[in-house]
Amino acid sequence: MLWERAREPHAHRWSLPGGELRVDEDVESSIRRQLAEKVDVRQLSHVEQLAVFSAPDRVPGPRVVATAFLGLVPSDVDPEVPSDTMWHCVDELPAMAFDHASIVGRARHRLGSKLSYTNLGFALAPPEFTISLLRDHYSAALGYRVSATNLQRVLSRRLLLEPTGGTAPPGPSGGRPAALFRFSAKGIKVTDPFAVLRPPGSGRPAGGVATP
Amino acid sequence: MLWERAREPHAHRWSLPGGELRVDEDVESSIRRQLAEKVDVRQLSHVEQLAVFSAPDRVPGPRVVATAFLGLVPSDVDPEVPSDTMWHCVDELPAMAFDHASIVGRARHRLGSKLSYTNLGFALAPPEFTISLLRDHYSAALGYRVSATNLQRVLSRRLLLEPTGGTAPPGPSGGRPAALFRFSAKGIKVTDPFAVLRPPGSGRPAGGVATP
DNA sequence: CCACGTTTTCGACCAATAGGCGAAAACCCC
DNA sequence: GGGGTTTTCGCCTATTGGTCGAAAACGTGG
Repeated sequence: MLWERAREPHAHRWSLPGGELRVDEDVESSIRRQLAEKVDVRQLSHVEQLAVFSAPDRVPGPRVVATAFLGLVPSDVDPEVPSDTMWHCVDELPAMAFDHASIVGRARHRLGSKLSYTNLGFALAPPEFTISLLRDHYSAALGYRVSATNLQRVLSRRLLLEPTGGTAPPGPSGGRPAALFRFSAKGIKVTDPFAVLRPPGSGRPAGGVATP
Repeated sequence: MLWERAREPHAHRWSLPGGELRVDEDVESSIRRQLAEKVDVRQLSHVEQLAVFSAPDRVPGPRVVATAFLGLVPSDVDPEVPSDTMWHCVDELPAMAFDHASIVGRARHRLGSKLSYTNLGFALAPPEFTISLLRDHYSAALGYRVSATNLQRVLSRRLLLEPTGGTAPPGPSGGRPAALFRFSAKGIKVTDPFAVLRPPGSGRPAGGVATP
């Protein structure tokens, strides 16, 4: 989500939403406030620090240090945004202001990486979803095709999928109705990493380098 | 590595090395400068941003925002440090100033996580090392025992170990002399992550959720 | 100098996970 | 009801990680 700068420097170029840190808030509160106040985005399913961008000349004029965040919104919510703000496809980004293009690059890389070893994928989907929808999100974020069969099996083995019992109506071209699932938080927060190196006694025999 | 604060606030408590960001440097240059100037640590095998700590009351007095880093030094180098500075075992840390204890906690967590899906383990070891040494580093960083057999096989399969041909002399209690290895950087930087989700066409059939 | 303990190394075997494929199920439209 | 479409499920294979035990290579003490 980008908004078009009205003033110099870099007028008419697109930039990431953000703003100045107040003295009475931390950086996460700040970015949540900016998103809520300026573009009315409040239903963030995931927020995490990305990195600090601090090159002395990243912005013309006085030095500005930015703490960049990766924020995700479920694909079913479509927040009202002001007229100077627009959602863009990450594959077709316009010219961006300052170093914001590299920030987006870092965010994409981080999202792609974390999809494999965390539960972050669920932050992209609505509370109830079909495997096909989830696969489409994974494919979009990763940039290559993902098999629904495998995705379902892998996530099921990790005890992350819980069938709701309901089904989604098939599309206009027919097809078997898809089963609906929800994210099964068995004591695991959405953003927790899997135990890639299993701690002693946990139930993940394969995957990692450990020998408890 | 901590140094003991001489002045209030939090006098006599231990704190992480650091200092103020100058206007002509970015945060990584800054932390490298601080480490070089103040404690003469220059041979960092790995430096990465950890997180921004920005709670308004994290430091008494005027607001201070800190960008915390994780920095690693190979286990064979032992830099000269000033008299008020000391290396501490992470399992026996003294009372620390400000929020530095939580920073260390985050660093430990990050290191432990990244050991499994990156090559970061090599940043802990000297250029030539035995599997036992590497295992000890892994065990220390992870907090539980790691099998040398497994470690060698896993890293070998990932093409990260390259035998130097030499051997290390056995210890005072005898034993077969250990073979020496070096990190085999086949175009891969020490800190690069493994391809946990393999991009299409790469040679990593198992591990991950993808189906290219 | 030869048995003994020690440490490392290697091979064999097992368990668990991921990927591929095809068939069956359940739906639409004509 | 037949053909096309989409989802789901079950087999099979490949690769990885974990365990175990034996063999190799060393120092030491009798």
